[in-house]
Amino acid sequence: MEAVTNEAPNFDFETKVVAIAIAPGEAYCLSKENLKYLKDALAGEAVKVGHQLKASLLALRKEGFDCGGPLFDTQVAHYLIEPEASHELSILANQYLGTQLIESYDPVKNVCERADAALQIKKHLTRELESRNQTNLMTAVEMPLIRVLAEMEFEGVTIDTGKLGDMSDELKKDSQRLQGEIFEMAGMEFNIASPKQLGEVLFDKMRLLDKAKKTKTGQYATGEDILTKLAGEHEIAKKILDFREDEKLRSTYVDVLPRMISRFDGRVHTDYRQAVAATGRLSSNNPNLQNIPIRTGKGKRIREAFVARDKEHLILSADYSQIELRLAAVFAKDATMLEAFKNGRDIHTTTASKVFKVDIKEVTSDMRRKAKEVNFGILYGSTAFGLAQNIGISKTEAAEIIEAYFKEFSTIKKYMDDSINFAREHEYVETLLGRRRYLRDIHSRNQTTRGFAERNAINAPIQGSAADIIKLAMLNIQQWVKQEKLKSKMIMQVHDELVFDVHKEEADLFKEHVPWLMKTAVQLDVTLDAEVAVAENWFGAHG
DNA sequence: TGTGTCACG
DNA sequence: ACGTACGTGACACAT
Ligand SMILES: [Mg+2]
Repeated sequence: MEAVTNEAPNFDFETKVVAIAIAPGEAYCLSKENLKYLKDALAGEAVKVGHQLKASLLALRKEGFDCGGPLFDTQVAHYLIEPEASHELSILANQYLGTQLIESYDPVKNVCERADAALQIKKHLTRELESRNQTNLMTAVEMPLIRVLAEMEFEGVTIDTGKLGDMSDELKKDSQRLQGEIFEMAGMEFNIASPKQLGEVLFDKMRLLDKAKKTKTGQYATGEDILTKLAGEHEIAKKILDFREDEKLRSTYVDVLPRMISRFDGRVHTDYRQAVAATGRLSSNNPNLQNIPIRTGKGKRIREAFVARDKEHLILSADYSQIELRLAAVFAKDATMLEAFKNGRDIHTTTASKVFKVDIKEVTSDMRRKAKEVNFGILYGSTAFGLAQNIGISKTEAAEIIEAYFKEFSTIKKYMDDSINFAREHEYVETLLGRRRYLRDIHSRNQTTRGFAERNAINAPIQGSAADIIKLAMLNIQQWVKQEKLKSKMIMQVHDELVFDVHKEEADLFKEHVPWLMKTAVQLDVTLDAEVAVAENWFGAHG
């Protein structure tokens, strides 16, 4: 089946027609006026097959129709089979059926063609999934998750536009002032937002650096890392950084989010993509709700504009603590790390104590900061160079730290080697639930290309298993909410965090039960931990 | 359309 | 000698 909508922005689309394929080569198309004749068939237990079913479920839901029965999404199925390939229906039809999708000017013919193709492709995808042992991942995780995501998207998020409106005025004023100051210091006017012009002003005209770093296209690099190093000596660099921050926040969030509010219900509705991220994570777009600022003072005010739907509700956020490092400890069976997590110790302080060979009590904040970067670097397969760049130390010092790390955490080193060797043997790596990432570049003779594949071999099982786990938690939480007929709604997922619009009467219950369901989503050699907080807005709902 | 940059986990 | 820590999406600019 497939529902077609118009292309209205935000959540303001309207359903046009729905096509139903019932046997190979036999499909019917109904206008929205006639959908009522499909009501029972849609609600029934027959498996619903389609490409991008979430979009169809939402289109039908807006017309007041609910879909029952199991789901089979051909796009998501192919994503499990070959995550980084194109999952376009036309390509799948060509690959599995040996046919070209007929592109007609008649939207009715097109949608019937697509519904028919999806129905026919299903058996091929089912066979492929079975051969990879991914049937359970498909039927027990990804397919039920479609309904959960559809419900979250349908529910939407409330934005305090008044707050953002105030910020927009302030940001405009601030960046206007900064622009004037930058022109003054540069002795000329130019477009600060043009990296090309900016680089020429800073490094040709003002000669702030003898050997300015260039990008791969030969322009001067003017990224945050470079400007931060200049900022101590040159006031203009600091001003440019401030200007950039203001413009980023204004142009990406403050001025955009209010325009994304739906006329339908006054809320913002993201679109979670379930077949994009190579590791198994979700992504979020239109708008992206997974990169809402939090790290800076101005950023935090944007997050404060994410509020509960009314006076009867609050925002609750629950997030996993160090889930990726816990998974690394589990995969490596690292006794030191497992012990630290078991005893609820601070993992970065523990790492610092081992790497810098001091007592836990002797760990300084600088040692902890460095150890934290080392722990992240490990998850990403970092080299000494990368670590040095990232914490602003010499490559020699970074190499020493890494050497000390692998001496203390030799099982982590072994995990990394094992993972790379697994990839060399199978040309893929896999997660806890059997999700794969193919790494055919692992045999590349180009060391840069091969290096990427090796780092992916280390990182993908960790990042992907964390994605598996939060998906399981989401399924369990939604099931619980439904079973208990609760009023509160899950409204966002941000990789290791779940956000809820909770009814005040249910706040304590959710505070108790949501973290519990997150921690118990899987049983591992380490306990998972989740923190939870409730507030009037999203920023407040963080520890 | 590609590039550089930067917001998040 | 070269490139160099994972995964995303969105914006402005330049072509
Ligand atoms: Mg966390």
